[in-house]
Amino acid sequence: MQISSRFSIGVHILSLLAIQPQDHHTSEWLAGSVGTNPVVIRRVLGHLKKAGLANVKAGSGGATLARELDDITLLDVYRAVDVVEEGRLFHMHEQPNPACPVGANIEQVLRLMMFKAQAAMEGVLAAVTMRELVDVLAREIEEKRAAISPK
Amino acid sequence: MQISSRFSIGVHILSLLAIQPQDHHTSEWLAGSVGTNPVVIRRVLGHLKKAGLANVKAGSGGATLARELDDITLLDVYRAVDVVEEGRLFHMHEQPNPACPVGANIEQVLRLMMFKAQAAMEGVLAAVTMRELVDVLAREIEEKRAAISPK
DNA sequence: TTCGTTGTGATGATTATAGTTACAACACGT
DNA sequence: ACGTGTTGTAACTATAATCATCACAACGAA
Repeated sequence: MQISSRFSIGVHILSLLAIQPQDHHTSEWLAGSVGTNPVVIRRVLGHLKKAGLANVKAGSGGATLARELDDITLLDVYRAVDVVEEGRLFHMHEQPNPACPVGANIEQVLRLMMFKAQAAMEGVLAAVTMRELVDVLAREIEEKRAAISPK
Repeated sequence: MQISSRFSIGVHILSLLAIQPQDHHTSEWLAGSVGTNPVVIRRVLGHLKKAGLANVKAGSGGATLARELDDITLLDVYRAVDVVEEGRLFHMHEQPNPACPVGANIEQVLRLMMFKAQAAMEGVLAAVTMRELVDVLAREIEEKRAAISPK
């Protein structure tokens, strides 16, 4: 199974808010760039709002960043959009037989390994800020632009 | 979403094969320790067999290890049971708008981060052998046994 | 040849994802 | 105060994966 695209959508949205701060960022507009339905955007944006990463104005509409880019890590987004219940990336089978020595002890041993593996993954996400990601993204955009229309 | 319990079941099965080598390991018997249906066991065992981690005898029945414990990592099991398509732990939304600068470039930038995160997770699994896991498990079992009936 | 077992197809219940429609609540400009 | 455009949500749908279970043919050894 895969981690929901809510995560990538969340990052995409925040990138848009960061790179094009002048626009009126409606869910309709954001949906156009992400390539999905405005309601999907609103739902993800709802998560980002609850996590204090974005501001969304009801009524008049429009979303903005609620924190500095340096202050948002990919892990923040990952947690915000709620793709994996905390500490539960791996699903452990639920009824090992306590009457069997292996069944009675496998869970705690295996959970430790699972936890370490998951922590390593999240550690990478925690080490990358939206600032870094947006900088790389901006460089990509600029490079392509320059390649198409060299001065 | 979570990574399928096929992984934990696979590890459980291999642990049983390692720790109780004298038994006739039928799917029925293994299912008793794992706490599931024999068919589920047979299917996971099928994966382990295909990956060269276990031998299964049709007809007369019974499974055995096909490799030394030192020669099986948790990553081998993880790959064997096919819980995550290679390199695809994260699901990236599929239609970012190529006409938008962000939409056109977010994928390659984000995929790189996702790849690193996933690689870190798999690195931990690759670093743990079934030997190590079984040793820890055996120690747990022995400790509990000793606590119940001290000499 | 009989018996227990494996391998596998088929089915069903459950759960998550992702898209869509619909609409009340809301904010702002006029 | 009103109209317009937007958000927040509920509801519904389609799709897909998981896991348990039944059923049964193919197989192996006594």
